[in-house]
Parts: sequence; C-alpha cells; structure tokens
Amino acid sequence: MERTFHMLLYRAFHAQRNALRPHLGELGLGAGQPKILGYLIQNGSSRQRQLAEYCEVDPAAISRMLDSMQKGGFVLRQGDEQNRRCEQIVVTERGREAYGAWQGFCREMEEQMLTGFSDQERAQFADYLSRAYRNLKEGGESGA
Amino acid sequence: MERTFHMLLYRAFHAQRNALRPHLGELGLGAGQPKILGYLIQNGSSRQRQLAEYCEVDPAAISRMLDSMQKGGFVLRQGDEQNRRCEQIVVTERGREAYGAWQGFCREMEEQMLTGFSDQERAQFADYLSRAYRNLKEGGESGA
DNA sequence: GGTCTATAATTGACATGTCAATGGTTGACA
DNA sequence: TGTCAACCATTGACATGTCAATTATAGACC
Repeated sequence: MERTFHMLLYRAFHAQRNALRPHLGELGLGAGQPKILGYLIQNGSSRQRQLAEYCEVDPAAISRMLDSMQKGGFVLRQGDEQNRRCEQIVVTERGREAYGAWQGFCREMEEQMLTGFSDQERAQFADYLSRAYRNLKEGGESGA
Repeated sequence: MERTFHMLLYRAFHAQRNALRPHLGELGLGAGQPKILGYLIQNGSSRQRQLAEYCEVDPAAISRMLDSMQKGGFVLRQGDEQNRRCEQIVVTERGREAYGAWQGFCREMEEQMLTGFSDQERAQFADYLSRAYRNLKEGGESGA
C-alpha cells in the first residue's frame, strides 16, 4: 500500500499533531503558536521576520497568529523605537506558563510515540530526521 | 535549540512538502490530492467516507478537494444506484497521468532526502517511522 | 406503512499555510 | 536634498484542515 517515505513521514507527523490537538485547545493556543513562544522565551524578544524564518513559515501567517496570541494575552507587540517598521514581540507571563505546560504535553506524547525504542534507537531516529531535513534543505537552497 | 522529536518531525515533514510544492503547481493538484488519486487508482473507485479514512482527514476536506479535482478533470463523482446517499468516485485518465508524474517527483525528492543513507539505514528509518505512527495511533484510540 | 436513528455528503465558521499586493519607513546614492 | 530601492508588517484571495450543523437517504423497528 505505497510505503513511500513521503507517506510515512506524513502519517507520523499527522498522528503527532492529532495527539497534541486536545492540549492546544486546553491552553487556548493554535497549532503553530507554541513554537513562537519557545523562540521568544529563548531569545527574549524578536521581530516578526525572525519568527517567520525560525518557524519556516510565511510572515503573513506569523502576523495573524500574533494577532490571536496578543488577544489571548500570550505576547505583546512593542514597537521598535529605533526602527518604526519593526515590532518587537515579547512573551508575557501567561505565555511562559502556557509554554511550560505545552512542553509537558510534548514530553508525554514523545514517550508514547517512542514506546519500545531503545536509547540507541531514539538517538538514531533523531539523527535520521536531522539528516533528512538537512538534505532537503540544502537541495532546496541550491536548486531553486 | 530544542531538539524535540516534535520539532524534528515537523521540520522534516515541512521540508518535504516545500520540496514537492512546485511540482504540485505544475500538475494542477493541491497538497492532499495525490493521495486521493493513489487510493482511487489502487481500488478502482471509492466512497468519500473511505477516502477520508484512508487520508485520515475530515470528510469535509475530501468533499472540497474532490470539488476542485472534478473541476480539474482528475476524478468523477458517479452516484451509486444502490445507495443514493453515496457517491462513487473514479479516476479519469488525466488523473492517472498526473499521479504517474507525481510518483516520479516523489521518488526524486526521496532520493534527495536520503542522500548518504545506506540501504540498511533507509530500512531502519522507515521502520522507526512506522513504529512511531503505530504507537501514537494506538494510544489515541484506547486513550481517547 | 410510519417513525426514528444512523449514515453520506455538504456547508459554514474558523485557524493556518501559500502567494501577491499594499503601506510605511529606512537608507543609499546621485 | 530628493529619489529610489529594500525591508517590515499587514491585508486579501485562495487551499486545506478542524468541528458543528444541515440535508437527504437507508434501514430498523413498532
């Protein structure tokens, strides 16, 4: 039944998303939003352009997600004095809390996903995924 | 920088989709549509409900994709005489051709993605992805 | 036969992603 | 200084996904 890697990756990814969806609902976050919070927490603040690059997503998507996250009280847009084109985005306390909870859910999901994997297999799996990503990324840059 | 499996899987999946996107444009297909064609080609025809289960997607999404695919001449909806609630979906010649081309693009992409992977590593990678999928799937069924 | 429930598909409302176009701001350079 | 290109964010149009509600048909049971 078509055991292509395209299919395998799609299904694993999809199953992950489905496993996490209910928790997103609990937290009041959308699917792409925890990633944004994680980046902001690590970096203190960020422009939307940087967020888009980090998330590998169109800036338009970031813009709209931030609308919703700001409404939910997870982040703030504070204009940049030096450069009025830009917005500096910062996380609120509420955003930090939500991200902490999210990480817990992710760990649970990951344990479930990796049931029966030895430590060595986990490391190998992570390595394969990284290499696959890099291979595609490089091709996309030079080729296009 | 947060090396979670959630992140790793997301990025690999995303890179795959980005690599294939231009080809989808060429073919006039949307992202979820080749999967539908593949199923129809293997099974001759199908109801929309079955397609939704196979694609692990809401029936509503299938309904709208079929609208577009029918408009594009890739499939036909032919009512079921026995059960007028249902539609039997069939692939057109154009649909078969597009799917053939799609498979070629997928193989190319896969080669790119697996550059530097030995045969044994490929097999292992596929195995890990399948196991991860099954683990999540089972948990989702019993747990929820 | 008539009602009641289950099923197939569709539709609407919303979130997220793409691409293309727009608006403001900055900065470089003649 | 004035123009022009580059850049950041936003918006609109569209595809895809979710969930919830609706419509039409089937099938079961009284």
